[in-house]
Amino acid sequence: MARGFVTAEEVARRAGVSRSAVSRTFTPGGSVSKAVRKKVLKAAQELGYRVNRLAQGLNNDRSNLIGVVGANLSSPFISKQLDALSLGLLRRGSQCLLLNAADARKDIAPLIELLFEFRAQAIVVLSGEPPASIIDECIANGVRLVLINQSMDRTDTNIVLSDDSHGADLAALRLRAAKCRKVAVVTSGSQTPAQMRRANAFTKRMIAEDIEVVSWSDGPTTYETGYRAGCELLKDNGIDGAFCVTDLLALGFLDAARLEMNRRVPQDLSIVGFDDIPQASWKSYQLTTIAQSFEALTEKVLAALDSDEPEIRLQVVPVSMIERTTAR
Amino acid sequence: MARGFVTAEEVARRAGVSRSAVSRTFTPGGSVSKAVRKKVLKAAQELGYRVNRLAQGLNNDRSNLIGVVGANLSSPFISKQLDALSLGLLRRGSQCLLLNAADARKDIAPLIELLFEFRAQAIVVLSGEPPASIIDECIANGVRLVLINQSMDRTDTNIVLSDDSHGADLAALRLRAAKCRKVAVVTSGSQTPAQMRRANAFTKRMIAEDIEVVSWSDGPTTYETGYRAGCELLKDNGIDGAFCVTDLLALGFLDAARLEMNRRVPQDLSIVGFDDIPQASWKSYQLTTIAQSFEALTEKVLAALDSDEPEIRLQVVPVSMIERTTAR
DNA sequence: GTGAAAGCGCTAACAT
DNA sequence: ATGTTAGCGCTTTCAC
Repeated sequence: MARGFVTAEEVARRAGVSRSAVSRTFTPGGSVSKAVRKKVLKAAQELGYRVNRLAQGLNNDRSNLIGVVGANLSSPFISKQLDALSLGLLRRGSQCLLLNAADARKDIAPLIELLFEFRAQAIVVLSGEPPASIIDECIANGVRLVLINQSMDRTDTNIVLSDDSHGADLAALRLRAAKCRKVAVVTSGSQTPAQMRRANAFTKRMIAEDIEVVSWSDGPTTYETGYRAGCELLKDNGIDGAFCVTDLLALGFLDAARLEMNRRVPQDLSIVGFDDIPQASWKSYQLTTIAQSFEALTEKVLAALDSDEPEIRLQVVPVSMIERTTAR
Repeated sequence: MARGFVTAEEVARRAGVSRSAVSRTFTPGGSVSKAVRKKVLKAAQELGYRVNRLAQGLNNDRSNLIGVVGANLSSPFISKQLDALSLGLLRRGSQCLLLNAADARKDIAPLIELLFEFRAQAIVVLSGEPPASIIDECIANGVRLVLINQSMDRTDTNIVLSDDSHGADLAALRLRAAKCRKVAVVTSGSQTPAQMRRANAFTKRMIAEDIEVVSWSDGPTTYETGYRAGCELLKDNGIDGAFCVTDLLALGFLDAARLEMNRRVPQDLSIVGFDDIPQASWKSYQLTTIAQSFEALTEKVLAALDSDEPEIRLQVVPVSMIERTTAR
């Protein structure tokens, strides 16, 4: 094991300059003469020198690392989110320290603590709710914390979320327009804040409209859960509409409706989803859904990281109705 | 900005011990008396002390960071892979520095260089081929490099891949069993090594079996590309079988066949995919495909990272045929 | 078992 | 513009 990257010291010796000259050469604003810079670059090149960012960060207390924690990284929605975020972070010049929480409910606190140890500059949470103590620690240590699509309760941290209530409202209105008289609202058993907001807003609106709603909630947020929901709920022949708070659920529900429960969609049954994951536009589904904008969400997150002084607190991103074919 | 985590120094002062005592307390094998350890822990707790891993890593030249670079992070296959990998890494006690390559062909070299600067212990490449110079640099600096599903050419680095040729062979045999007489093999225009291996092995076998094969190749590796392939290829009424080297392509192809080109699958046309992404098992598709094992792949990657002495070079993971409903 | 001291690779005053 | 010096927070000999 030839452990050992070349150090600035060695480069300096080879170039016949001081080691600060080397440092300056590799520092954006460093004042070095062209001649020296050239010599240094040459020596560095020959030796295969790489700045040591760990040492660099140790000095000026900035690791350049942005911690990202999330669960369920392979779900269509989260992976889209992560894709956009990691790209944006890189473009912004910071790196992404990714911590995968096996279980969003439990694992997230220790992961954030780990991020503290790496002196992450900021922390972005894709799923799960950090306990208050963690949030306090972030504040105490100047680590900016951004929560995506989580609860809106805490006012002392940055929150970026889609306009779930409005989206749910759009869904409700759409189902009313489809003349539904008894609708199901299906959520997973994980009861995430976003799902709750959607389900609650939807239900509230439906009740106001005097439309009967039956709630279903169980299992993980997966296609299979949606499928099961469809099989169970559609035994009831009265249900003629469904709002699935997540596209994954909606797609499963849709398949169950058509393939298992012999419903024609949208003739017998109207379905509206939420998220607009890529699969929602696939020809076999053509799901009518409420779109979250990954780009806008990411942009707001980056904004929250960049803004230095007036801490941005709550940013809500607009959603939009994507009309496809599953609602009459 | 109250920048500033508590340092070991401060903890030491508060606990009334030396700072080495603090260090030892937080070092797995450190020899400290119970009494001191307790005092230190108490002080650390009260002050909210967090070990600084950057400083720690600076010392013993191990950052504990594993670099992961990949493109297309939101594609079903890659995201599954990343999910499993990041989880495995975490369990193994190392963290995952994720770099998202916007373009797998070009961006990957600079990203790996960035990883060098962070003194990543090892680097896992999910997509893209690092140039030889980078591989040499890894070797020179003792950074273990693992490539997943890339080319098999280089013998001086760790390569983990699925048995593409065998998988393609299974697909070919399956299509022969379906009595196909003219088959299409569809790949994306990105010509990744894995796709090439699959297409080549398939074609070779089909020729040996005296079955006509027509190749199609274009665009990015997406559902839409598969759909387009279907629309274009199925103008030819003679085609009665298709091997899509990726499930995403296969799903698009399947939709085009049924929904646009009026083919009954599998009666008129048999389709086999590759990867076994989650969507392949969705009720609307039920795609017959060749499964890669994410778990096995990940396990091999971790093994390649862990094995210290005899460098593991090439590990090929078996694939298996998943019989569903799209092949006669 | 414990403290003192040296040093990891770097940057940032501070001189010159 | 350049070199010298002093840390950044930690671990690790080395004495005791």
